[in-house]
Amino acid sequence: MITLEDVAAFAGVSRATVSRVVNGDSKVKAATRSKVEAAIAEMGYSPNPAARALASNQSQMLGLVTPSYGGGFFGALMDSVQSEAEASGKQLLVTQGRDSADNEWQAIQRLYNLRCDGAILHVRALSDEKLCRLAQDGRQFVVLDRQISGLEDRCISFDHYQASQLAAQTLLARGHRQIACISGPKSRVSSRIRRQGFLDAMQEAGIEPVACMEGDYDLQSGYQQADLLLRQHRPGALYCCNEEMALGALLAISEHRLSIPQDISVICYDSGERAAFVRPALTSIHFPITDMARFATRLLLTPDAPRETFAPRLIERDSVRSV
Amino acid sequence: MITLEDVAAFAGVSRATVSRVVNGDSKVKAATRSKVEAAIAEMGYSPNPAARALASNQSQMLGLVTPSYGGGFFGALMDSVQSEAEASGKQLLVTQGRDSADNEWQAIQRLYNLRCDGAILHVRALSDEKLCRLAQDGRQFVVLDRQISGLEDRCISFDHYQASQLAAQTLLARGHRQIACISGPKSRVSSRIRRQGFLDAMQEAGIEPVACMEGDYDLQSGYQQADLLLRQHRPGALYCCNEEMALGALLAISEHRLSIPQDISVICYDSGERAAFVRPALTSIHFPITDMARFATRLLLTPDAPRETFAPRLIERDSVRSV
DNA sequence: CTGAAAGCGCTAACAG
DNA sequence: CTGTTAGCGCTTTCAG
Repeated sequence: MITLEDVAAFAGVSRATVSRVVNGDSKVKAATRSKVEAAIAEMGYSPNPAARALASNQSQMLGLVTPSYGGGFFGALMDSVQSEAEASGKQLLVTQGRDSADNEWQAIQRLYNLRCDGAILHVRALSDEKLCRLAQDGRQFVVLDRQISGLEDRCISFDHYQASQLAAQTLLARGHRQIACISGPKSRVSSRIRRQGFLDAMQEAGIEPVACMEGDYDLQSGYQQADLLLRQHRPGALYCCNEEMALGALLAISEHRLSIPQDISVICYDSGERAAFVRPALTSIHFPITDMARFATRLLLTPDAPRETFAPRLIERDSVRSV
Repeated sequence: MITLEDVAAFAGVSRATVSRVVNGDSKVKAATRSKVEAAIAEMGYSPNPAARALASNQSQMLGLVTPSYGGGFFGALMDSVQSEAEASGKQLLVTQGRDSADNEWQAIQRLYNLRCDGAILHVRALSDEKLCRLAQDGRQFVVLDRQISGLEDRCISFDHYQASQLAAQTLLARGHRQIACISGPKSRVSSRIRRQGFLDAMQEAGIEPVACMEGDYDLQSGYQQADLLLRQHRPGALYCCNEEMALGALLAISEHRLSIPQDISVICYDSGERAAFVRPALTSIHFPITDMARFATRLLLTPDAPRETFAPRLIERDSVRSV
């Protein structure tokens, strides 16, 4: 491996000067700079990140903690974060939180032991207190899809309650009255919030839901719960709390020989992977997780970046009819 | 941040000794060792990876280049590689090749510039020559799902031709004669191989395929091609060259009011994410990519690890009937 | 604008 | 078994 020193010797300057041009320091005469740049190109020099990290006490690495690697969701999130990070010359280190507070905590510690300069935390089991303590310890991080009092300026959140209300209201506004829902596991706060938003919107309209099933956010549970639902009831509309379950529900609906939206309308959460790509394209409430992740990364890199907000938005496609 | 030196002072030994216990060097008296370990625990010491990398010229990082982050496939692959890497105390750096030779090459270079100790390459656009050159340059790497002459000992491959033959033969053996196929894009070598395996098996049996559609390995193309297929023909069996397209095909089949396997049998590639989880569970040819990835990682870490082979295997589930 | 010099925290001979 | 001594390749004052 060729080093700074080699380049300096070749270019006939000091190591400090090479370091300056590599780091884009302005205080270098143009002639010197180009001489050095030529040497760098010629020799194919590439700085040693370890040496750089050691000397500067900055690893140029960002950490990302995500619940799991499953589902199409994760890849999109990672892509989003990584492209933003790389645009600033940072590397990304990814770990799984696996939905347990202990694991999430360990994942975070691992990241900091690795000397990440900062981290994007998509954690749901870890307590607010732990996160606050982390902040007090001077750790750089932002929290994705969560609101923590005292840490508002580091939280990128989304109003799931409102999103679910919007889903129910959309169905209601189209004249539906026989409405069912497949929610995520009640064990998770965020699932309960989505569920509640739906329930409250229904209650506000004075309509009793046909059913409110509990799924697990995966394809299989979407299928199972929809199948169960259709065996017992005959809802005119169904709200699925994520895309993957909606896909499962689609399979079940087809199997029951029902057409969308003629026999049953479907609306779902939409994180951008699939809702638009199935037929009929699914009307959905957009959950802009990739935009949120992108902004989270930006915020981590530039703490004074202008604040962005992310509101639930209805995307009308072909799976909801008016009655 | 607390350093080796701090621990040494606290424990009343030299830095070298602390280094030895941290690195599990055996030549340390038990009493000294426990004294040091106590100090480490007490102080919450964690070695600085940059300093370690600089001094030892080993980053303890492994690189992974993968075509993209889309699909359920990628998460499983990454999970597999990462858990194997972490078991050996290595960190993982992931990049996307994006199906272009230039991008793949750049991704690889980036990884080595980052001083990865080795890399797992899942690249399909990059030429064999480039890969051979990389090997000549003394780079450590293994190649996933590909066979390169001259690099046999670094390649973890899978016989896609045989896998596709097996799919066709299975259908044939069950008495099917009206058989169609949805393959991947012809622009990719590996897709063409799968396609050819199917075609050859059919020809060998003296049966003309009903059709052989070209998809794009995604949900949407699976749906579209299946829909197209069903509008024009009435196949008794369908072979989909990956899971995602099979899922799309399922949607189209349902929409055409056809039942699986009563009206149409379906067999597909199975990378382990979904085939088992839809209803009916899909009979499939298992493509053990996660096992292959795990082994690839092991091979990278232990070049003399006992060789494993990965053969296509039929998993009978509920989507193929006998006629 | 450029160079000299002092580390960053750790590993790895080499002595003892 | 343990300590001493050099660096690893880079950044960063501080002079000039």
